[in-house]
Amino acid sequence: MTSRQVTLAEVAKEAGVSLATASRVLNGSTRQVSEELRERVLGTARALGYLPNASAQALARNSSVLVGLVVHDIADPYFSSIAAGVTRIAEAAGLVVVLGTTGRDPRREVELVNTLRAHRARALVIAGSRTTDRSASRRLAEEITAFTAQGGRVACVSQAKLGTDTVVPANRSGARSLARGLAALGHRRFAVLAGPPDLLVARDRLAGFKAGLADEGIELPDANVITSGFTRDGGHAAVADLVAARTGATCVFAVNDVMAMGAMAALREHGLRVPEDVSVAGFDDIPTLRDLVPALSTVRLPLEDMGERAARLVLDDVVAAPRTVRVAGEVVLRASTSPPSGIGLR
Amino acid sequence: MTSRQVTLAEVAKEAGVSLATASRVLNGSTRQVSEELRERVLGTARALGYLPNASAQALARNSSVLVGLVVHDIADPYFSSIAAGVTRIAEAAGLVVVLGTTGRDPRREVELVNTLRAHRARALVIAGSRTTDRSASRRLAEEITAFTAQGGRVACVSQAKLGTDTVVPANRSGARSLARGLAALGHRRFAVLAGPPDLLVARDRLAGFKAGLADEGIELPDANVITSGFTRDGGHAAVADLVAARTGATCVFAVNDVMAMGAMAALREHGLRVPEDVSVAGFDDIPTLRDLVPALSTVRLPLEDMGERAARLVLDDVVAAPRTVRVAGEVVLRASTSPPSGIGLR
DNA sequence: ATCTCCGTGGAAAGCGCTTTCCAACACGCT
DNA sequence: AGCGTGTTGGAAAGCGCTTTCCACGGAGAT
Repeated sequence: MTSRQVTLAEVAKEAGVSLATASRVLNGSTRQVSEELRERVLGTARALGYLPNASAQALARNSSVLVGLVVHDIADPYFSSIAAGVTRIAEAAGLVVVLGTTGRDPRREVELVNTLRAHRARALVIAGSRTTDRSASRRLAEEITAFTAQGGRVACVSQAKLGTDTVVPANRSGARSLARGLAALGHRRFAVLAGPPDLLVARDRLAGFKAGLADEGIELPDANVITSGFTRDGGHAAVADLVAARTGATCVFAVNDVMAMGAMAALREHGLRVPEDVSVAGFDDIPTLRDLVPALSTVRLPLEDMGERAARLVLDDVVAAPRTVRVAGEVVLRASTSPPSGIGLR
Repeated sequence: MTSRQVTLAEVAKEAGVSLATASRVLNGSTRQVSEELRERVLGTARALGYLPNASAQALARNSSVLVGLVVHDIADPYFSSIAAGVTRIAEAAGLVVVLGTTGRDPRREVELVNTLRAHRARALVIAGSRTTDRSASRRLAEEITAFTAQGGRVACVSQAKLGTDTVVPANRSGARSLARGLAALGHRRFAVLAGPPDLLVARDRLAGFKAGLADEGIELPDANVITSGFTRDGGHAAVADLVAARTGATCVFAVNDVMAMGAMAALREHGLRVPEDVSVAGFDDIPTLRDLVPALSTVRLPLEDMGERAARLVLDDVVAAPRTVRVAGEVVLRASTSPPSGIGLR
């Protein structure tokens, strides 16, 4: 069953040239080879069905064609959009994408970087927010240092906390603008589905939102801030707490879209209409949003583009200092938000 | 900057043992090594920060730890769900997933299998429907043969046309049951957004749907079958044709969910209400569906599970004949379908 | 006391490729 | 004719690891 593979040596022998010449012809070398030999080698390679052994090449060159992509959950539209951007650029550059998923486990994150390091991956894109866990951060930073010391390039999509090139979305200012936009609609009592307290992206968005409210002279009582998972189900579950809290809020901000979607479903189940009874807004503008009814107000982030940018950072020539690419967020008010009805979450 | 990596030889020397012994200790060998030496090797490996070079291992062992995953578009929820299943199983087995995207280009598909072959990937999951293009099919089949001849295992998710292990969803019978369910609601005039004519999955679903209608003595005029892209935008665009065709249909079946979502949006834009004016159903039950309003009726496929199964097929012990795992589809009627209003698509 | 058998360590031969280094040769000069 | 110069081909030394094969020594059997 398992048939032996054609090797370069066989091609060389068959073509009557040396191993060196065959290698030079078949794999991009700067060295000149006469037209005659070149043709002969190319011909027999094709005839024999020669396929270079990527492991052998990686070993000899001490560098592979692999690009790592680390995400928390590839089924989450946020990450799959970023992944689409990263793969597009990487594949266009002739590279091969290795996908690793962490399930939000920081140890797994470290493990993945380690694996990529073992494979001599040439570059690495890490998507997903940092947390407040200092020791996890430190371990990851160590692993990243080792990776770059090997000659690998690393870029992150999130917060620039790891000393790498980073694409950072405008979480704070985006949320701040959103808050102002919502206040402009007439809302005065807000609640926030804030996600997990240790997730920096969640904290930043909450902080930005608070700042935006403060700009308008509105306060956000702590009781109106509900923590939960950073997922659709987290948003769904948080609504029970939210309703129980009797905040009187007329507008709910969920720190990301999938949470907002879960929240909208839960609100409906509680017999509350969006936006008539309560307005809802999210953050990210994941692609599936445009088919929601009512369409969800949010802060648009160019997710695929962010993936592309991260990939480009990592494929560029090496530069001295870590670069930070800031990506603006655009407030998009859609049907899920309207002027307050006066009812709210009693 | 680029620091040299610690090699096995250095560990061996430092620990005062032979290369062979160090290798045996550090990388799962069946050979016994005395407790004393084992400890010594393990200790110095840790002290030196030894990390095996995966390329070297792959070369020496003539087999890697890579598993290929080929999808059309990772941002499509259908594929990202399958991808989540595949990665879960592969990573649990200690393997590394290589993600390749084709953008529905058959040449790219072949190219990707070729690349994976060059990397001596141990297994390969190809997701995505086959088409009626015989020559593309043949080239892919050749590449797959070469891959398996090398000792690699391949599984597909779609139609069992490639002589590989395959996870095949019940496209025909699912669509047939759906048609009957819709007829049971009272519908008699249907239209189908049929996707591209050369996509087997689209054809199968259309055929199944027709068969189900025939069971109920209902005919589907060719004029009521609209072809378009297999995407959200394809579904959206098809609605213009659909409306122009003045089919009088009271129920529209889109051969997949993303098309149905696009269609629902387009219908709304045409001032048509779902389901009051026209019922809509899809196929797949992608995760985002549950947050649509009205919730979309569909045929549920266990997408992540299908990915898991494909991964398991490919990681199992080798068996003689190609296996086919059939996955049933479950008709789920939700709010997007209701008894016909009598109006329909005039 | 001798022989066999087994458990354990090491030497060395690859795995398939890249790349350095050298040799050979053809030029164009002086 | 003699000499650099530039171009092209090949020999061979790795890249870091696995694994075969052999050697050695002690344990048990005779």
